[in-house]
This record gives sequence, structure tokens and C-alpha cells, in this order.
Amino acid sequence: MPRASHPPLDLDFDAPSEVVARALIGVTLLVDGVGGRIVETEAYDRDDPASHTFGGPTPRNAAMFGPSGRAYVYRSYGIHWCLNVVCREAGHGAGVLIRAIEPTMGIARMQARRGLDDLRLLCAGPGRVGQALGIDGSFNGKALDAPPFVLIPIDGEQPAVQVEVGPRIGISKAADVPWRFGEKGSRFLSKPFRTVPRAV
DNA sequence: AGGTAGATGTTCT
DNA sequence: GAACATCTACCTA
Repeated sequence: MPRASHPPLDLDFDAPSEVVARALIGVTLLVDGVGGRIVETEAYDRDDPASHTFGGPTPRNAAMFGPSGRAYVYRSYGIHWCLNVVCREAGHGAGVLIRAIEPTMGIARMQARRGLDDLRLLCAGPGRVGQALGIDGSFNGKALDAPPFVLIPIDGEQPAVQVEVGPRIGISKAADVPWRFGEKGSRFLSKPFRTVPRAV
């Protein structure tokens, strides 16, 4: 039977970022009612050469050193806005990059923002997610359990989400660390997971 | 299918 | 000045 409100999220944002990154797969993320199911994430941590927090606190990464469960939004390549979920206790400097979403809510709105109809490419990549959800720098530091954000847990009645793991994308340091997570078989990923070795 | 280049701005050395 | 947690368009097959 339908519920009037959602149960509390079974997510501990103080957990290590790779744990949170995996747990977020299948969770629905909405911004002003627009978004869908998270199908791809990446974990970053303080002692991680690929992380923005590797060198310690700076003005840009301040939100990553703040309380968990808030947003860290940064500008990528001067063009895109990318959204992270801050993890660990305040001061630690860990987070999860939201890399891809399966569009379910406010699809027309996202298509208009992206100037693109193809559902598969609507939110398939961190920059695309940012554009589709209307993320910009003003969201940096905002709590994810309060408007305009909504996080909806995985329905316990549904079969468990199958998660694949692989190396992170688009980084040059620690490129072999398997901290990319995605829903197995999803067609909304930014890139497929290569479970089978490429043919020679 | 896969490679390359260019856009565009902020951050940090 | 270099690097960058990216995306798109435009090549070549």
C-alpha cells in the first residue's frame, strides 16, 4: 500500500566513501522533483591522489571537509557542474561523485535543460547529471536531506540491486583503484563496465 | 567504434 | 602557466 511519506534513508554518510558510493546505487535522487535512480557513482577520499581533498583544505573543497550528507559541487573543465555527497565525519574530506542517473521524474524538464531527447544520454555522466538536474555552484554545501533535494531509498520489496565495480574514469592518478560503482546492466551508465576482457 | 581536438573557467604551483 | 573527477563535434575506419 502507498505511503504518505518515505521512511528514513538507510544510509550512513559518516561511513567510508566507497561504502556510501555502493549504497547509493539504486537510490532515487531528485532536485526540485526532477531526477531519477542513481546508477553510477565514484568514491574519493582524503589520502587519495585523485581526490580534490588530497592536498588538504582549500576554498574550493571546503564543503568536502564539512559535515557529511551535504553537497560538494565543483566546476569541471570550466563548463560543467558536478555533484558529490560528502562522507565521513566533518574534517575528514571524503565524498561520492554522482556519475549517472536513470531518468524517472521530470524528464521533459531535463530534456529541455540538456537540449536533448535521448533518455540514455540525458544523465549519463557527471556533467550531464549536473546540467539535467539544474545543479550549479549555489548548491555547494547544501544538505541532501532537505529541499530542494530528495533522496528516496530503494524499495525493500524489490530484489536487491546488483552492483558492478571498476576503476574510476577520467583521472590520471590512482587510476587503478576500483572505486567506481554501477548498476549491473544499466543502459544509463556513462560507460559500460568491462567485466569481460576485450578481445585481441 | 574509436581517436582527437577544442571549448571554457577555476584552482593551485 | 599547467592541470583538470568533462562533453561534444568531427574526423577516420
